[in-house]
Amino acid sequence: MAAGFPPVDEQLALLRRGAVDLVSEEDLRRKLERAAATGRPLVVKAGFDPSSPDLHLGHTVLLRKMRHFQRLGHRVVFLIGDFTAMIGDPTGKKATRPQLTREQVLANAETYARQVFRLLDREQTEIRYNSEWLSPMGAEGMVRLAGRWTLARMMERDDFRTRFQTNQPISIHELLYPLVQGKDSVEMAKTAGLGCDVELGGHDQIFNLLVGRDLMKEEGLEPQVVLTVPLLVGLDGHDKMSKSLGNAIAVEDPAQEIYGRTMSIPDALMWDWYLLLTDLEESEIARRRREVEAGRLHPKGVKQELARRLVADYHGDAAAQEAEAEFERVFAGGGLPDEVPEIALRGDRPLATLLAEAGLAPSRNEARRLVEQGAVTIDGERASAPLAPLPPRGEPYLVKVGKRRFARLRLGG
RNA sequence: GGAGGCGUGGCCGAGCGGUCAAUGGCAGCAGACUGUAAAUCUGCCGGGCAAAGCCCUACGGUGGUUCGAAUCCAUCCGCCUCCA
Repeated sequence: MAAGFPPVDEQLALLRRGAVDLVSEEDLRRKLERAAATGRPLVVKAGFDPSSPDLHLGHTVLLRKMRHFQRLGHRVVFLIGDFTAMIGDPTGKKATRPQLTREQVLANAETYARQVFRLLDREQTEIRYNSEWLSPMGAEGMVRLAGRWTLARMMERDDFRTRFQTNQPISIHELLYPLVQGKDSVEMAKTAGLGCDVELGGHDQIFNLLVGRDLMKEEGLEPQVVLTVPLLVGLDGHDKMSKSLGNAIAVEDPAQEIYGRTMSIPDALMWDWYLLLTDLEESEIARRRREVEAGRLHPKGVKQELARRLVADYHGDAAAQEAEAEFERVFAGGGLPDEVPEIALRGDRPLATLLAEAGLAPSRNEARRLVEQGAVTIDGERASAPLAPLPPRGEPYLVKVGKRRFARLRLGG
């Protein structure tokens, strides 16, 4: 690893891009300068929950920031919080989450790896598990750790305070969570021999990350720099992207899905997505935005470019071109998608029954309503009689339900 | 340890003995308009049935009272508040 880092100011500019918090920029500059002087890359850590290994674009904001560090020549530690997951998630408190077995954690880690290395450089990434140093800590260690903090300091955290004030329950173990996470940074430096120069996280993690910083100071370690990225707003344009809210695009979604869903985001959202999900120069993003606002550029075209870029990240340029061509054909031109599934069913039964059986509607009643509302076409003709039987015939029927559900129904006798 | 409150459809939230498959809002779906954007308007929004009607399932669980219960009683579970 030769002393091949780009100039510090250049590095800072890239790292600051899209960031919400940077604590502190001076510290980061100092670390970068030292790296340049000694030739030793920074160690950058980001933690991931092993219980939900389905990555969506929201996660990639963080991954892309990790990638930025890698591009500049630094080392990234992908920390899988297998121990922390066992304690439970402090924010999403629904049912206490089932404890994962060792096998499940490893299987999930595999899944992570498959998805993560579409963005990260394998060579510069180290995968670690925090059970490595947290499990040996034991009950005694946990009590000692808890002794380092006070309730008053913990209640500085916004969501704890809000929940307390509004009489929402707060479990004791949730109070432990930030400490345990902070302990990761300490132990990575002390026992794992990795050090921890920077910790990355989503903005919702800011409190936890800062706890880590404080704990390091108390242990006489050089405190980590804390850098957070925004939570990506999902397809609906309101809430943060999350799988459970159904407003997400998964990195493993097919090209056509990524393209189509990206096109469905509100126009106003696309500037954020450009900033956080692409490497297009910020000045270029600003220019496009001005042009659109001035009416000189059509927002659809700008959004298509975004969609193309996102598809290309996960499926390559060729797939991006193809996705766009299909999008134009199907939605702009009213044509057919490339692949229309063919479904064979027994004919001579009511249309609503066939639609439900073909999976084009969730139930017969729903299928009837769809037909009654004019959402169904057969061979291009709008269907109006939900109960009329469809006779068998040699050629499959081309059925379209709503805007995007297609099937060829092959009806036998 | 004591006193009290709450638990309704994906979510919020009315209903407090029949007219309740359950008002409203949000989300969702479909149609119109568009650029599969937003905004707007309209319709739908538990399941089943040759169906303006009927049947099944559903207001935390179970068991009762009643011709009839989301609504009353008992009990269990869960959550919350106050006092100690």
